[in-house]
Amino acid sequence: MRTSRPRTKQGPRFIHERILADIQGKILSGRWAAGCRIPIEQELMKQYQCSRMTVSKVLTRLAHAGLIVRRRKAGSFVGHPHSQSAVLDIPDIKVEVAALDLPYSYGVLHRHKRRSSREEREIFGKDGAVPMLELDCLHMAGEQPFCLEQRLINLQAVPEAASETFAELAPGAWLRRRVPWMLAEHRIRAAAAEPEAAAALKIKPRTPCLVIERTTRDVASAITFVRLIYPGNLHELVASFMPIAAVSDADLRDRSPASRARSG
Amino acid sequence: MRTSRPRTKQGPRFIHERILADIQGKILSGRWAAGCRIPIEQELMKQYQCSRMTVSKVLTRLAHAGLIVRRRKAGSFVGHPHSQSAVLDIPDIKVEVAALDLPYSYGVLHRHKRRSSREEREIFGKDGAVPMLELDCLHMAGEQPFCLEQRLINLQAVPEAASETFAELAPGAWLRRRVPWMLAEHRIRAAAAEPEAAAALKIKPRTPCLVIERTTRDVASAITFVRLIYPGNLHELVASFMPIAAVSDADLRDRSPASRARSG
DNA sequence: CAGTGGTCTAGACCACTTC
DNA sequence: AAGTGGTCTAGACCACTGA
Repeated sequence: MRTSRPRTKQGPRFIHERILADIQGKILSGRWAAGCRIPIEQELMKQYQCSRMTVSKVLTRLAHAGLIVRRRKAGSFVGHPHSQSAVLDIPDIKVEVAALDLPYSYGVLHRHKRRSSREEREIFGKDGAVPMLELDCLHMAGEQPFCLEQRLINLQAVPEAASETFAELAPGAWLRRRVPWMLAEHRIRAAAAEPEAAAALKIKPRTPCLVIERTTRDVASAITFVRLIYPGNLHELVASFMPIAAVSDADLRDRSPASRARSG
Repeated sequence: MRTSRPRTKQGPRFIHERILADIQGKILSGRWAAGCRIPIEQELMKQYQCSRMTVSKVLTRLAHAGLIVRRRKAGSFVGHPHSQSAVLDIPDIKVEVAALDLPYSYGVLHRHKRRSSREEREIFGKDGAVPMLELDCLHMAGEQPFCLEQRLINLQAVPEAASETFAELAPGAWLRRRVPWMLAEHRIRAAAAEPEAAAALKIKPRTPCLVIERTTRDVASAITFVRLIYPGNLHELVASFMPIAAVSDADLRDRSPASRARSG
């Protein structure tokens, strides 16, 4: 489905693709059960008539993906599936709304400069107070409020934000442009809408909402904290778990633009 | 050259680790901006005094992780950060409760064999009806209901489930043992507790709940569908976004079972 | 058409860990 | 002590694709 492969599904073109597909298939299908020992490199070399390097790269990769565990002198073994882990896609809100085929608009409700409070200092990991920009934004899908964004930006880390109105670009996109490749930690929960949030979102107080809190860090310090509040009936997150297919060689080769065919 | 390594230095022990750390650091810190061209393999070979294979493996890995894009004849370039994506960890419920330091218990509320309904056939992707096992389970954290599990198991795919009481092992863990490495799709949303669910969870109806729905597939067909309902105040999901550090070599080395000597 | 990456080889030595 | 994986080399040829 997600392998937009050339129509004539020709098999793996490279040895390492064939080895990867074979082993992966045997594990995923259950033919090789968890804990089962898999052939050693020498055997695979013979089986596929290739050099050790080729086999080794495949096995290393499978180990990175967690499908197998390699132990010196003992051999390589099929891994035991750990806790469910999934790759979660958190697109830009504008993109989310666009995916629903609704006109997107956005506005800043509140904009306020202040110093960090004590609890915020915990998030931002500083000893002293730091200058912060506090923003409340409302993202609209047509006439309907879609998401309330409550954001704090560390002005020490991103001083340019102080003079930015965020009239054109929402803070999330603006920041991603400035500070690419940030590390983020997400917390996702359900909560009842507080009165002010409910008023902004035009829903009844105590309506269930999906709340996503994200702390975004640079290598050095926290850059921004954001709380996204979605009315429960309007939004759901979709995540898919793909043990290794997500990074199968063939897919990687055609990872051009069109790989974002996700449904909302 | 690399044989006599001073043990005083904690840093990367291998060339490829050093190259990976260097490039990754330059990208993540923003010193190399998105779209920026990075040195070609020949330059990196000279810079690190190593063979092309070593450089190539690192760059291939960075490309797999999405940090760089490689183009023949043009070179390798720092990738543009895509939409926020995160690795979501959905542990076994027993583990979740244990993490809260609460005594875990669990019981089957309801167990019923029947054929799939029309809507379910959509999920399970069959033309005809298939035999299903319907289960309702309640997971407890101490005296408090922690999660309500509503599950359907495709008995055509897992016939053994028909005679299983799930008295000892919860269906999730039981299935993971039988059918390892399943592919899963998650949907996460906030919803008000329905009256029956609220009664089972001993919460007021309409209380906000975090609902996780998961369809788990084999290569061939859907194996199980589960809806996990957590009272909103009791649970949150944590996800972290790590461009590549998640699979840094150093981490991977420690992942063996015996390496429990680490200071957590 | 030439620069660059993509794949592969046939070795080598080392490190770890189970036997 | 020996089996196994971990890393690395110095080449090679091919396949793209951008200039």
